[in-house]
Amino acid sequence: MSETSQGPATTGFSERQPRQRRPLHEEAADRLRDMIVEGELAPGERIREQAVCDRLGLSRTPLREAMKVLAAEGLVTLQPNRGATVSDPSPADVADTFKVIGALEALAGELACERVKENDIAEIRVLHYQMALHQTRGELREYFRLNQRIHERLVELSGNRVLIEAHRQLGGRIRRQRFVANRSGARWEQAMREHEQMLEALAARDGRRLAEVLRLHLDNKLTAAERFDREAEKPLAVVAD
Amino acid sequence: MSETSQGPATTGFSERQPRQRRPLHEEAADRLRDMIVEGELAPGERIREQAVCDRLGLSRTPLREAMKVLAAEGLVTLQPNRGATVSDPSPADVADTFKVIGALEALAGELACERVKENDIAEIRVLHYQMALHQTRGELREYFRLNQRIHERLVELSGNRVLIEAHRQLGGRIRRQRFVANRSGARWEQAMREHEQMLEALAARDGRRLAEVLRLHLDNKLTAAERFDREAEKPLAVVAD
DNA sequence: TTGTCAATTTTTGCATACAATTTTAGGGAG
DNA sequence: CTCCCTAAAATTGTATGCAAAAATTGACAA
Repeated sequence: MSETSQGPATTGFSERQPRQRRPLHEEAADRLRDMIVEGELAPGERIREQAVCDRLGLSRTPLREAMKVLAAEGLVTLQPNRGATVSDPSPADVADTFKVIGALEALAGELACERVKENDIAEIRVLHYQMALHQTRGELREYFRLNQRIHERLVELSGNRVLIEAHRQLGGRIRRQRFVANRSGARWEQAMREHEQMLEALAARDGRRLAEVLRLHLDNKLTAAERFDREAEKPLAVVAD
Repeated sequence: MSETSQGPATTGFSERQPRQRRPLHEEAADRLRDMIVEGELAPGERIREQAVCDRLGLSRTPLREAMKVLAAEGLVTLQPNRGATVSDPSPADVADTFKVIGALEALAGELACERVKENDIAEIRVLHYQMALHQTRGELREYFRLNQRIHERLVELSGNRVLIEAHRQLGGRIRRQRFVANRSGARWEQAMREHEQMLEALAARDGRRLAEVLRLHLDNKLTAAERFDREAEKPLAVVAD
């Protein structure tokens, strides 16, 4: 299950109301997001409306509405009269996205340092050591999950809803690339060291330093992802979660 | 006319194809964007589907698709079974948005400094002096237009498509607030000085400094917008462009 | 007056039908 | 065999109809 299902019209602005039965187009958007992120729909793959409708058990009207949302999020690409495909960002697109995420996380780090309470830091610390454990055991999947959790949590600590939403959206576009970024053992260890520095800076409430570490961390992650892409032209089929 | 009309599925990722007749839902999205940004549809105002359909001369299906896009962009807020309203960001939302835009422009400044050519700088310089002229004449509207052009152009100079798109989207959400930010004469003059520093830093290719100036510039703009909001509880009706 | 509740009206959500466009298949002509 | 053209099939774009939910109205009681 994806953590992206957070109700209707998730804009980053405040909006909260009870909500009873979820509209089909929201349901469809969530399902499709999962299918794309988990690789069930491969990058570049054509999405035929009727086929997906049959699969999800709904009609084209709500599905098309969902597709527009996904297109706005950058997960699918629409070509008028020629259907939709799962977005397959070029290396340049991926690089651009990493850069922007880096800037967003840097800002998040600065803001977080102004607001974190001790128990927030403790929480991150727990996640960090769990992640370290998985790293020493070579458990890539679990490591990745916690890695992502830490970054998400840090961004959440910024308290900036617009930032949180923008970060979540961009992150979804390159989930696959972030996953493969830590495939090499060397990069993996480097990433752990960077995460330690993040934790230190956060504990010291050194916003400037945390921002710098995060930006560097993301730049390195991009470099690693690029190297992986270059070396292995035959990527993995389903990397999921 | 809005500068947001740049074809189908504007995701920030590369995508370019001829395109002949534009779908109605795209047309509708553009028209609605304009209506919202120009204040024809006021913040908080309810949007009734049938009414808008009559106005634009189309049926509800494409309109609803357009509304989903606008919701993803943060311009409208959807409430299941209860219709859509023009987003009316809280002061906190506006502040958050300014912060994120500041971080994006800071990144743009850094990247731009690595790529600008002399004629790019010359172009910005021209815009700058045109803007200065309007400032001395007290022509707020023309000043605002050029001010925005300069910021947009700078972001474009980053060459980062994801960044450009994210910036464009967030900018659209708080166009009104950015407009009112320069209402006070004092702030106006301060903004001009900051713009001069931007130009200097860009000409010197000093990315660090440009980033710093931009972040500060946006922070000050936010402060000015907040002050304006606090002092004038009776805002202007249509601020448009 | 104020509050409550049910009937009516309005509005949204979804499915279906049809039109427009693109893709595919097939059949010559060179 | 390849190219080009045409007709059929598939796919997308839009309108319309109906069901479900919410908003409105108004009568009635406190």
